[in-house]
Amino acid sequence: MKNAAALGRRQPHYVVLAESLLRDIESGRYPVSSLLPTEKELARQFGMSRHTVREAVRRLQDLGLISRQPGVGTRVKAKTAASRYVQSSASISDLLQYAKEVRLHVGAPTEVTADEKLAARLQCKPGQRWLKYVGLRHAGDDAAPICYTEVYVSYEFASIRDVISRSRTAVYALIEKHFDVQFREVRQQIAAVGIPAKTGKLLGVKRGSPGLAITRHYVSSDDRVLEVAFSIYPAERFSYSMRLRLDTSLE
Amino acid sequence: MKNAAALGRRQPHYVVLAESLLRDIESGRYPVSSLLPTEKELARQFGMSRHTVREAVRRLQDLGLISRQPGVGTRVKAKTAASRYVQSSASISDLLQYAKEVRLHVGAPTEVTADEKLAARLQCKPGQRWLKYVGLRHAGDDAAPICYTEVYVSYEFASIRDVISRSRTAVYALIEKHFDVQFREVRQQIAAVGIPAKTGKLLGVKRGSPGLAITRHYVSSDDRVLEVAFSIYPAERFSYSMRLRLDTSLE
DNA sequence: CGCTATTTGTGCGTATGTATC
DNA sequence: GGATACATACGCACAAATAGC
Repeated sequence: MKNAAALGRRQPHYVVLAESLLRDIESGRYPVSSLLPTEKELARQFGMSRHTVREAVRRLQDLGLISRQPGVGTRVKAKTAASRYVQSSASISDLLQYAKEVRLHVGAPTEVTADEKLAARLQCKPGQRWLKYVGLRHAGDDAAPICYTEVYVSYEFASIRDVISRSRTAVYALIEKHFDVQFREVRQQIAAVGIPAKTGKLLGVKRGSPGLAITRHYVSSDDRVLEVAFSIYPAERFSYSMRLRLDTSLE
Repeated sequence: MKNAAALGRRQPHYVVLAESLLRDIESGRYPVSSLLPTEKELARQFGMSRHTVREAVRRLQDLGLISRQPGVGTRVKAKTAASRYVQSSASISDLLQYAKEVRLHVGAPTEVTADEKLAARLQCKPGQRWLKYVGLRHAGDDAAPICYTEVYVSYEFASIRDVISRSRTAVYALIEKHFDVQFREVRQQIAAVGIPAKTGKLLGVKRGSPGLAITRHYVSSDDRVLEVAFSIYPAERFSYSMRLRLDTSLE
């Protein structure tokens, strides 16, 4: 039996396979940190050449959903298909410059261990330990905070907990400075949300009012998520601007 | 028979070629907007198979330096990857083949002249004339639209109005193709909004529910805004994400 | 320790499809 | 229609990394 979608829309085989794998990862059939079937096995199951399988797997890799290792296999890194329908390029400078102009007030960190749900949000394994900072950002002398922020720092960096509380530097820069790690990429996700009651109280806005939720995953060279920052901005206090060098696709 | 360069640095052939092309692009041997040699020709020159050439060219594409078009060739888009962090390779848009899978239904365009308020939103002078398209985007066979879209096209391109209604290609690409203009950059703004009643009705969501508003200004080489796209996505149907990569190497 | 089996990485040859001119 | 150029897809082979014996 053929795949109806593929026939109807004449999709390339690798797209058919990639979407199938995507569904299976999202549905939990291939849980995070498990191995996908080998390329050879997938080729057999789907009646494709290994070449085509690799093209499909490459797509998932580009999405940051999997990582591959010779001699080991293809491991599921995250189950969330981060981006839907839009791609873009942007310079990170805008993204980082902003951090300098605002004051982040954080309290003392708490130590948390990721359960299933948190692990999914942080794209880590359940059981991993984190330092969690909660704080509010203010711009200039405004009384009203710009945003509510949660920062999760991998517990292996626990020794800089005091530095973080005092410093005005971005957390990721502190980590790079004090430890021998380099971040290879930042994954950023932007979504609209109805602001939860508890957060709304801190921000001084009503429950359910629209807000911008920005999640950033800081990924090290060895593909581990070492820091996650999660922020909620009330709609009227923030918008995210960027300049894009024009690229393929999209209007 | 191994390639000497590859052996010496233990680098794959496609890295050797990618670096060579990179140097030639940066040196101006292949100027921006010119065409690279065809895959076949590169394969001949470097004594590689077309597969290997494509692997090399893919790297440059991932860096945003070139764009490819069947029947035309591989065009140089930029001399350097400007930022330390660059756009990662494909995103899910490729996987889902956004342009083909997302259907944009637009009605007939209306002709509008910008008053003060609209001029501010479009970043143009009051009195400028525009073609305004209003439409909804659908994904796959879903009944519920993904987003509401307004596209404003500068009136000087009015002659492609029919093409836009029929085509599935991005509007900016149509403009570049049919006229002698090139877009230099896109300014994009993302904000959270409470969805207005009228828009909510079209999208099937309640008034005031959270949504993502994305505004794009398409700026030509001579700094004029020639197209503006304004979209509203219900919060639960969309999130915008991007990957910023530090590693600009070709390996 | 070396050996082997497994799995992904690299590379080649070939053929056909599709978009463009 | 024909020619050109990239896109998709099959096959094969060997290299490099890893895990287990």
